Amino acid sequence: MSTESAPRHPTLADVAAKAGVSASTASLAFSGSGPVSDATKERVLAAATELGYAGPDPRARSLRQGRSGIVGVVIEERVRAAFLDPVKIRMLDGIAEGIAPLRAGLLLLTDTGEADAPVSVESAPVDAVVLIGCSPRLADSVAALRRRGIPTVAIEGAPGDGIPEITIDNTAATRRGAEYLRELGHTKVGIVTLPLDAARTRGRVTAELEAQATSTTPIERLAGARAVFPDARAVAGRASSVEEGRAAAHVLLDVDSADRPTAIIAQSDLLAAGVIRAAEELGIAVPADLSVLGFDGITVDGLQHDLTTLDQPSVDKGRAAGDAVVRMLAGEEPESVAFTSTLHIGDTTARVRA
Amino acid sequence: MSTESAPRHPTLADVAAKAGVSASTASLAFSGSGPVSDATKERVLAAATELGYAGPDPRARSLRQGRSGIVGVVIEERVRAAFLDPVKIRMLDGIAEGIAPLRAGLLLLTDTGEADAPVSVESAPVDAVVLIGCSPRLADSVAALRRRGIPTVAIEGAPGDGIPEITIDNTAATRRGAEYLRELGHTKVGIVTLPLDAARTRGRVTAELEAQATSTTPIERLAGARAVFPDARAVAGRASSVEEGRAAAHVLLDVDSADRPTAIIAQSDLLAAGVIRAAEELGIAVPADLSVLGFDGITVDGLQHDLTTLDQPSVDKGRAAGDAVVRMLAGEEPESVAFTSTLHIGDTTARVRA
DNA sequence: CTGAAAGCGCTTACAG
DNA sequence: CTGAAAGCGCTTACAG
Repeated sequence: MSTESAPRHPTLADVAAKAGVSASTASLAFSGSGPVSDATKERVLAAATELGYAGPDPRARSLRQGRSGIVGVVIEERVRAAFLDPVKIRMLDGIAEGIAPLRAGLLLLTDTGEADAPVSVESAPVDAVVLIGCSPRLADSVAALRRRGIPTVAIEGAPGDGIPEITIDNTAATRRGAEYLRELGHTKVGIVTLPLDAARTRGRVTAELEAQATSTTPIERLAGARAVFPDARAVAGRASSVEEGRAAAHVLLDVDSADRPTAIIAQSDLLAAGVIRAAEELGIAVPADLSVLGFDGITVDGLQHDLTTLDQPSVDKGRAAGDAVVRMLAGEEPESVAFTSTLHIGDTTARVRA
Repeated sequence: MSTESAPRHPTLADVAAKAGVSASTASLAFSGSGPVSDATKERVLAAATELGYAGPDPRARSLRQGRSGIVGVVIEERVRAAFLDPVKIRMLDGIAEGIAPLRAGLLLLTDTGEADAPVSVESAPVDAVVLIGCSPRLADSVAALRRRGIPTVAIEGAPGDGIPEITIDNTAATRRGAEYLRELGHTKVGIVTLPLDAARTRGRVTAELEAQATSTTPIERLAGARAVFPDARAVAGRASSVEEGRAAAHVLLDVDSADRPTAIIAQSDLLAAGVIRAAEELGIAVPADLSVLGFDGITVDGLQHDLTTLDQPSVDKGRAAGDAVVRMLAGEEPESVAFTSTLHIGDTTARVRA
């Protein structure tokens, strides 16, 4: 394969010339958005094939049309970190479904405010943007998006006016779960939280740590649990993972059995799976001796239990965000959407032992 | 917030006019790629601020420059399916690192050959494309990419000439792992494979199923295992997951203890974790009564064991693919890269009992 | 250091 | 049903 003089790729003009028609007609033959005789269309397509023309250049098309056919999704710094969480992946899937009418692609954008960052929110050729679990530092990006007039939707994160938000009832849902535990007779309850602060501090949740919290979701869920069990001890994990849940549960469970909680409220299903794991290790039976409540409603790979959890509509959230994007691009001003999580009662919660 | 007559967004020309300079100069002030006096630059920037100009339109820029600053990544049909696999996520992370010099974004593309698909490989405004775990049906897309002259790199999948591939030594690595098991005295060995065919058939691997296989990776790894244990029974999982590994292991282990394998070769770490789980359930001690070998070298969330596994450089693979893309865009013709996996000896393998 | 001109490749009113 | 013209918003040689 010799590289030769790298012949310029053929353009629509080349094809039109070869087919003996105007560029306009050739364009119509490809887009099908105008009346072209079958004979002409065939001739154009034949010329294209002969020249090895692979269809209109998307760059030129997007300039002309004012649309790039790309929707940006802003995630955390690294792909790895963001997609460790099955809930985020499901949301992404939902977004893809929601923007389907746009026939657009999803561009991964990170929200590192660094100047040397790759294509940023400020300069990416996107028609719209969805912010996923966005951090406070996102403020700059939001400002840029607004200046650019790029429709923006946020999934949990409240970045300000004019931006529709897709949320769930973190506080109320957790409260509902906590009330269920109380109905089962539990009074000694522990809590395992998602990372509260930017540093992802692990360990006992102190007033000090709560004051430093930057993430709204864990704080809201914590409030819901505290509404029912004001004095519940809480331990924060460094991430939403089985391993972190396990570690946090050990802190709560590795005490005199008199002090030991009879129920643990975990802020995610992965954390809950870790709590169950810790209980197994300590010979504490679930749910007989320990009730465990999760949050998310995902299927935790390898977990044998049917977890009692707050089932949140992750895919729906993504779809709603995608749908809002579609509406905004159509000139509408979609409302924010608040979803409700439902308490799924599985086999990890039981009445407290007499 | 009244919408009013939606004032056209300001363009570089508007800014230039306001600043009293030419468009060329205004452009230079933004890009910094030419000599502009500080005074002029300041004037331009001030005008931009005043008009609410957020910088050059990326669409126009990409048409003019012939680069969109976007690299496409072709994954399986659904985001959810593709990113269930931690190895793929790590590769994606590696790709992001590899293309960093490009300062480009990653566009998620799916390889459904459907006509009504969203922005496809055929029409996406990408400068280059990385194929991840691509299926045979990808042939059409590859043809389109070639016609378009879009540099393409494949991570495992051999889509043909001119396309550099990033591979690992599936067969040799598995063989090495199998030999290690043999050295430990194992002769009765079972295999748990990744999905072999497009339908993801679960269960015993028959000659018939092997003949229908469309995925190269599991076939290569199977060959490596069979090179040492020709008669080993194999069971296929529907996916790379703990749950599938568990189910497959039950098929292999739920037999008379005389027929029971003393070691199981799993084609992924998630599958291996499932095997260990099944062993726990059956009261079979790992590694005392059953040795378990994985593949990947990821950290399986919640797994207490230090898994003996073939450690493959997932992130490196992605980075190499990204690097190849960068080179191709620079006019080079990068070679294919073959990585080597290393046997990591953990605590899940032991000498067979006398 | 600055400006006038051309053009990236396409699509879209507008005539005919 | 087809064509000539304009222009999407920018960047880049090229003069000065």
